[in-house]
Amino acid sequence: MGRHSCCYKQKLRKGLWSPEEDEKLLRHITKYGHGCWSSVPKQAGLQRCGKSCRLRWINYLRPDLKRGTFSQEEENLIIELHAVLGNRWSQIAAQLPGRTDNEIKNLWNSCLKKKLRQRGIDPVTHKPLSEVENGEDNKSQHTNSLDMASGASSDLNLNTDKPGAVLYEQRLVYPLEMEGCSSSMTINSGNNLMASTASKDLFIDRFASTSTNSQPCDLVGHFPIQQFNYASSSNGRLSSSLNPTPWFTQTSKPFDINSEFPSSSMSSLLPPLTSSSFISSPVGFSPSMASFTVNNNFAWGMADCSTSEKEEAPIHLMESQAEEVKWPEYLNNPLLMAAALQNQTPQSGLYSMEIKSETHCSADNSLSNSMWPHNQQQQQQQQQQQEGLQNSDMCGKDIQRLTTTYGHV
DNA sequence: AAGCCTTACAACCGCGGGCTG
DNA sequence: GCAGCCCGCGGTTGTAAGGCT
Repeated sequence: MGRHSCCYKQKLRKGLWSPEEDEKLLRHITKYGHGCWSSVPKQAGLQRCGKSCRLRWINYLRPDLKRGTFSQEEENLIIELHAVLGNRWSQIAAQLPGRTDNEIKNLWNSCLKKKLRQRGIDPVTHKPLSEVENGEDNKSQHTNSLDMASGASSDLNLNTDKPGAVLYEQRLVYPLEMEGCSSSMTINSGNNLMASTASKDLFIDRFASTSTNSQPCDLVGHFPIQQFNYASSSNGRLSSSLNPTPWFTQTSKPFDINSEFPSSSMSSLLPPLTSSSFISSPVGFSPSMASFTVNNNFAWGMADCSTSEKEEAPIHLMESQAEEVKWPEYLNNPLLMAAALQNQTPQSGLYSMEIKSETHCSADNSLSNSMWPHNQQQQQQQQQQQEGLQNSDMCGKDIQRLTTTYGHV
């Protein structure tokens, strides 16, 4: 794995960028785009390596950057995301438009870590410090306590006055209606955020371990584990089986993850996957997980907290192609998602299901806005809809909504 | 006023992975 | 299969500014 060849070259400037350099780079990229970064400095007349130019552009010069201090909502979101994603700054940054991974990393290291400690929360595990200290003494016991299916990892009782409890409190609702049977899942991410990454991995392992087990997993309530049928491959990817079945039981009973599934924030940060493909979604937060394999159609619904209308949003996705999909790419790339969605055919949905994206917004959601940073966009969309744009292509609208919502969550 | 310390931010460094010839 | 190039990521370091003594 070679380093940039330009890094070896001499006579390259290092250190802080001068305004002149900034201007040169900005002008060049605005005019020509960056193309190959290694050639940018030469073309722009800069005595820098391409890597340095790239960094400067990404972290400082990009026009879409949101300069200035982080809002409380942003900080809360970062903490939430860090609890789930750990030090994956780029993934965290992807959920905060206008913020760079570097910026977030710096904020975390200089500010948020300290704040959490002051609130008695370990910034690494997101557990109460006292518990972490105790946990050091009996690690094996701690490991057992991570058995999320048993609920033992619900360390933080939001009703307590533990420091940080309020900070973490968040409730999301994912309404789903599958095959005519409506169900909704209420996610209170407050509990699970106290679960460490390790606990999530354990959770994943548990699910993976049931992959060949046809027995229902009663530990997670409504999860139709008997329908989970995927195999974990050695490269950290999961391949879904050919048995695309809903993630949730198809009952009209509300799916209350808050009470029945202690580890929910992982899910709260993903589209509620509704086929076996989406069973990999919890795995999405495994450190080793960068992509998942989709052999079947899949679909997700979403909660649009800004809209109140109920609209049918049938979404069918490709089924036949055994296609590898990197979900972050879909989440972050509306075009990719649109292409994927538009390539699907209704006929392909032997197992396809219709998702009605209803709107449920928990009234006590003090932080929902922070979790859905693009409410403004959604409101704008709502306004557009009210202005008679409902007649536009339904599929396209759903794609837009999906990307708007999940592109940042 | 000067020196030291802390903080926040910018930038660098090293590495891994994807791609290509 | 291999080597080189390139990109992106995360950890670390450097530095300027502000606060404190």
